[in-house]
Amino acid sequence: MTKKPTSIATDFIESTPRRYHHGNLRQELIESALALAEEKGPEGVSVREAARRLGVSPAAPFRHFPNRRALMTAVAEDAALRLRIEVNKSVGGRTGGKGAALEKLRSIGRGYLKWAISYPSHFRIISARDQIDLEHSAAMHHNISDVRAQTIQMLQDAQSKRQVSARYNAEMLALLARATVYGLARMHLDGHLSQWNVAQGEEAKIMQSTLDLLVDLMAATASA
Amino acid sequence: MTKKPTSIATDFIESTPRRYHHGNLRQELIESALALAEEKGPEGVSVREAARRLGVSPAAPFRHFPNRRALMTAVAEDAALRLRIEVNKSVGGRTGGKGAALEKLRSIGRGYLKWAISYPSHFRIISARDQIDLEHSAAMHHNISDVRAQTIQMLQDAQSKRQVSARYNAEMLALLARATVYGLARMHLDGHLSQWNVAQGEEAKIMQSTLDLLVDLMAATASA
DNA sequence: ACCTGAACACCGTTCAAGT
DNA sequence: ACCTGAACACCGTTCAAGT
Repeated sequence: MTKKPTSIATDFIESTPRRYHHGNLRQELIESALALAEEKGPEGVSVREAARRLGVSPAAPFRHFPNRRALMTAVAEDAALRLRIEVNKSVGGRTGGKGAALEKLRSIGRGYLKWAISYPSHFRIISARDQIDLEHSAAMHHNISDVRAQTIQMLQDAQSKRQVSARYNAEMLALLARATVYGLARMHLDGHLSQWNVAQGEEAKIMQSTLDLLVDLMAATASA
Repeated sequence: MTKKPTSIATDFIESTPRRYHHGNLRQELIESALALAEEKGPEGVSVREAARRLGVSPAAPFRHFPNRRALMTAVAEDAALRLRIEVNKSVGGRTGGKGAALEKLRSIGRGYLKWAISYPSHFRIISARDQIDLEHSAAMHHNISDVRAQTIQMLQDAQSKRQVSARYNAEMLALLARATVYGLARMHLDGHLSQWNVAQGEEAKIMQSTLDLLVDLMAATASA
């Protein structure tokens, strides 16, 4: 629990526990901040506390990040990367074949939901716009717009293969799909689902069913 | 700007500006907190600052609210009430007539979106689950579940009038609709829409169109 | 180049004491 | 019954000084 097996770069000097030059402080601050977010939510992250846990002074973090916001943004960048990985993993094998395009769309949505459910702290930090600098992060822009581009592409494919009526605008359908999964994920994490008669432990299933329902509605337009 | 014309109860002693017993502190703290949320977002609300602006000591608010969270919850309760009002206003006249049920659903969604766009601070506070006590507020539960019940009712009506295929579960359709409007509203306020090629000032229009698209998809199942 | 120590201006919250 | 004043244990951030 207290060990950080992911920190590879410092392992070779792990024998000298308290050195003046920490060596890997930047990365460890990010991990420490994430751990704090996991314990108490994004607002619970304190730069001082992160420093304390790493055994450095309260001022040390400010050598690596201009302010708290920049640290949170770095955590969010890690999160955005993992989202893209999860989505790519979910889309995975599926290539070609009839009905493939719409199934790929479903997979993107499932990957998104799975990521939001599996890494709630990541999802929360990414959407905590008041705590991070979405604008000034090229990395986040890249990862996020990649998922978006894939979504639109799949819908256009589905339309050209007549799985979805071409009467609708593909970008609007994509936005609808994104709003749905984003809304579901946020409702889940904001604790709204219990008010919708969703039992504890059933959330993932219901969220997926809701996504499936949307995909079904889209597919139903094919015949019209 | 600095005057508070909404505070009726204290007007009759407004002539004695600095009295020991404030008289209406509870309500004015809520308004002050909301004003702060409007200026700097929910996290920017400080109990001390609210007290300072009202000319009372830092400890005074704690006579009326056990902690900061309770104050934020009170602000959220005001917000939930205004949501219900906005939705009811939007549904308004529409009663009976063919095609009415689905149009009513559209109106509920529009009312929701309009509220979220018009009162962004309210919407943010309501969905800032880490800052408020959703559970322990009967008032919020009531207002929120009222909107939810109306949504389900409209979908059942639409199904019995064959505007929407009865093949789908009404509660799931309602959840899909809610996830969509909630997701749209949050994407807007979390600054995600700009990444979806939505121009500034066009947000309200695009959000409504996306809602319309969902309603259209639902309506398209009637024939099947 | 990287970190410390001490300081500054803030928080939320408590509690004895005042009116 | 309602509020003050002073205190406590926290923050984020800065900056001269140390290694």
